[in-house]
Amino acid sequence: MTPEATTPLAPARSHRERYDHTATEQRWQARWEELGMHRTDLRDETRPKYYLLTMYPYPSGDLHIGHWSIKVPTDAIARYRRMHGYNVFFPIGFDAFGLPAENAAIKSGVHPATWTFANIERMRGQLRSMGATFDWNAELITASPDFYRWNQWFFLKFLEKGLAYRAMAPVDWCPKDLVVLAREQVEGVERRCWRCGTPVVKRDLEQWFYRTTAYADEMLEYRDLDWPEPIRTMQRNWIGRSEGAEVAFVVAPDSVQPGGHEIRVFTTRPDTLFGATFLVLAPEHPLVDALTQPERREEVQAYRHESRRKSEIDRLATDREKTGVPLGSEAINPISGERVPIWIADYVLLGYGTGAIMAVPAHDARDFAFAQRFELPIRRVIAPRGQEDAAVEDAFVAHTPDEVLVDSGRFSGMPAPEGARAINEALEADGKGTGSVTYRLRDWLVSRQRAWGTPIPVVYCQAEPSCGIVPIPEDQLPVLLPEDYEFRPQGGNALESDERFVRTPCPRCGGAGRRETDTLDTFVDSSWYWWRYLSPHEDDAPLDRELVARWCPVDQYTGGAEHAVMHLLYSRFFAKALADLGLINEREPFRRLFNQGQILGEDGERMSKSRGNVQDPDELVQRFGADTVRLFLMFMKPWEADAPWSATGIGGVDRFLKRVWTVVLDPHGQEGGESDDPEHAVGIEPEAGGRELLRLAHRTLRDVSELYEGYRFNALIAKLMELTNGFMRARGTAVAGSAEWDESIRLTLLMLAPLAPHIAEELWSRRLAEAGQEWRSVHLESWPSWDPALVVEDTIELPVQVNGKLRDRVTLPMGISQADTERAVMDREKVRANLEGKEVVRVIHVAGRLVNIVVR
RNA sequence: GCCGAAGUGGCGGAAUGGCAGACGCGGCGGACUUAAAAUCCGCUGUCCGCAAGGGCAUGUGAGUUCGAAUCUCACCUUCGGCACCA
Repeated sequence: MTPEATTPLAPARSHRERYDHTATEQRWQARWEELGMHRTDLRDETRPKYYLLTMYPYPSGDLHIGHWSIKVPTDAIARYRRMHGYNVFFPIGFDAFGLPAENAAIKSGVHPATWTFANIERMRGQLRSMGATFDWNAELITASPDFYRWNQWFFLKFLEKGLAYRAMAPVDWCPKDLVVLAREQVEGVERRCWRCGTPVVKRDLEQWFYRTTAYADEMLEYRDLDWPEPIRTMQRNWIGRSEGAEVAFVVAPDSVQPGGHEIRVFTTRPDTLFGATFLVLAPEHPLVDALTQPERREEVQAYRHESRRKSEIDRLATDREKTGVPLGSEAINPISGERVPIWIADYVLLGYGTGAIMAVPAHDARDFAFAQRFELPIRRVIAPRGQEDAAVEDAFVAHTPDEVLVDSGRFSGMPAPEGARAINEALEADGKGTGSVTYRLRDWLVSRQRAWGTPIPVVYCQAEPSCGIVPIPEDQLPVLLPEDYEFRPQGGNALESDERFVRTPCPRCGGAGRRETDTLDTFVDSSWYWWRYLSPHEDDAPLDRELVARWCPVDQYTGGAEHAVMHLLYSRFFAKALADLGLINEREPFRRLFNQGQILGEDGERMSKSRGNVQDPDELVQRFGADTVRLFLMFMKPWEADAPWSATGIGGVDRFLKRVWTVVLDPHGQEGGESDDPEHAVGIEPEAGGRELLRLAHRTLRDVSELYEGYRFNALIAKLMELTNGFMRARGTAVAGSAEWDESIRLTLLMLAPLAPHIAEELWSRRLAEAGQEWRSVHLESWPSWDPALVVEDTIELPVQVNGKLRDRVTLPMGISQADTERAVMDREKVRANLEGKEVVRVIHVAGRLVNIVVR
């Protein structure tokens, strides 16, 4: 027991030591480091493994409060899992390639590497100040050659496997600066270049792709994955599988061309084929030139030019007025033999389906709007049974079981699904159509016309005769980035003008060659980094197969929902591709996913340097300590919620930790103004007080354990506050310092340890010292278990409603029978008053929850 | 526009079919102090009422249910993503 126990009611205020957060946090961080407590022995087989991954930061220069709000609760999970006996691996690294480093280089002339590595150095210090248990031994930096060489290696493997290929694709191009622009460098609805304001145009370039569509179907499965449903829905919609048919329309001969070209369209509704009254091609469709009548040429050219200036979002907006032009030629409906006009319109995209559609205005909203605008025929071919003669007022797209085909030749009268099948069969028999599946998902365009990224390891042979595109042999990797660059003020790819980089012999024939100057998308780095964490310095292979087999998939991944479709799909693609290359066994990367919310700037906007609303935690850490900042971030909102930043309220969390400090170190003290009446202690009776406190501690432990599992940190901290308020009430009474008090304090420190690791460690060590026990870190202790006997209540308070309105509350002994409960309820004065003159129709009695009396 | 999510006191939020507002901030009152700060204790959704008590209340409108913040539909607002920001 504590020495103060001899003078229980002495006002201890003046004796109480102030908590020095700065010194304490530094001391314990140094001690943990010295003991190597967070270095994971990946070969330890004595404990179950737990791979905890949090999205690695981009080294923008400053760690802001948003980074803390991702990483701090994740660290609490790491500590909580360790207390449950898991061997936790919790690595950290830096997503170090990307545009901001190039922008900095353009602006100030420093090499992107210099800027990036200086930022990393600074951020390492800030990350350490959190007191998080990152395993720094596993640190990885994507811009370092020992990481990016394996991007190159995977590229070569994908090329061999046919998972990487080259094709034309449009990019945003500034015609004045002659550079490719990133999306964020195109500004406003006018789509102007961010540097010179020139309207941006699309330009087609040869680009590298990864064949993500090869796994489209498999990515629709989520076998054994515990992922949030909204994320899965977004991914499913993004992949956008639709089943239907490809139908061939043949171009009719006319005065300027002989006809015979085949236009293939994709449709999900072959049953509506008789209602196809015109065709629409994407403006970029390869047949447009051949099918344009001379008198239409000028108009068609103008329209194609205009559509190339638009973004895809604009083109697909359904509320926008439809635009388009006719080519002047016609095609033949393969089932009705009718001639239909051919148009181009920007709401049809070349990259989706076949880049051409059959328009069925009666049964598609966009086609309907288009037909109305240009006065094209609208023919109804599907109708609810019994309403076959109603007029067409709007596109009818509903799918009800009793839709039938109308005005569809011999198919009329068939139910819609049967009609679709029959029409498909008829087309197939004629060689004019085939069942087909289309995806909205496109292959991943991985090449970037930028200097600060992974160089793509191929050479363009310039010898005569040329060997063409030659992959660089594996044993010549890595292709290193130059150590200096010449950045032009308007941007663009600095590698292109670096002759030392570009000129290289052809690896096949030894003749002249030009190196590829495109680099890989930074999403390539983030698609496999968690495997590399397990062997970040391995020279012979991208990953350690044995360790990956033991540690993967990742047990828990935490990060922002903004990555729902791109990063998280690319990662799944990589898992499947690497499994098919025989490099790994598991086909999914992350078993459980959690998306935390974002902390926005004080203005409610996303935090970014350019907006100037970035919140720096360093000052708060200095003033309150890391523990208070950690706790406040977890307390201020549910982890998954977005919220603008405000430090209002941090004082409350700070006071909470100080109260914990007080009740642990000074249980017998009293504050001025505090009553010394023992009746104000937790229990109803003073002699039961100790037990009441212990019961409260055990109930808290039960609730907190459950809340930890669901990452409900804000609610969990509220529970710990309630418990601490219990201690405060009992402080200075006979309960303080009792065996029950002491045990309750022990539980409190264990529950607090994952959240506020420094102060918990400090108080834990002092308890041990006082008890004359040898020091052992609180973070090496096991999570305690609650005693079921201590959490049971002996009475329940039952709300009583009359017609759903709360009228009374009745306290009853636990375990009372249903009949006795109802008798007791009916006997209540307030209940009787409310029932007077009314007839009881029904009594709804939810055992242990409430009684609701329905009256008339 | 399309896909996904959210909307509860003065503020952050709790309650996911059963007592709306836990916990905290702020505010008010009190204790301690020569005083202030710090600390501690109490009260605090709103309207009517001296009170007992009652009415209203979870973005808006409808619905399901004995009972809805919670489920369903429509609408409004805000946030994330829309393929070269990461």
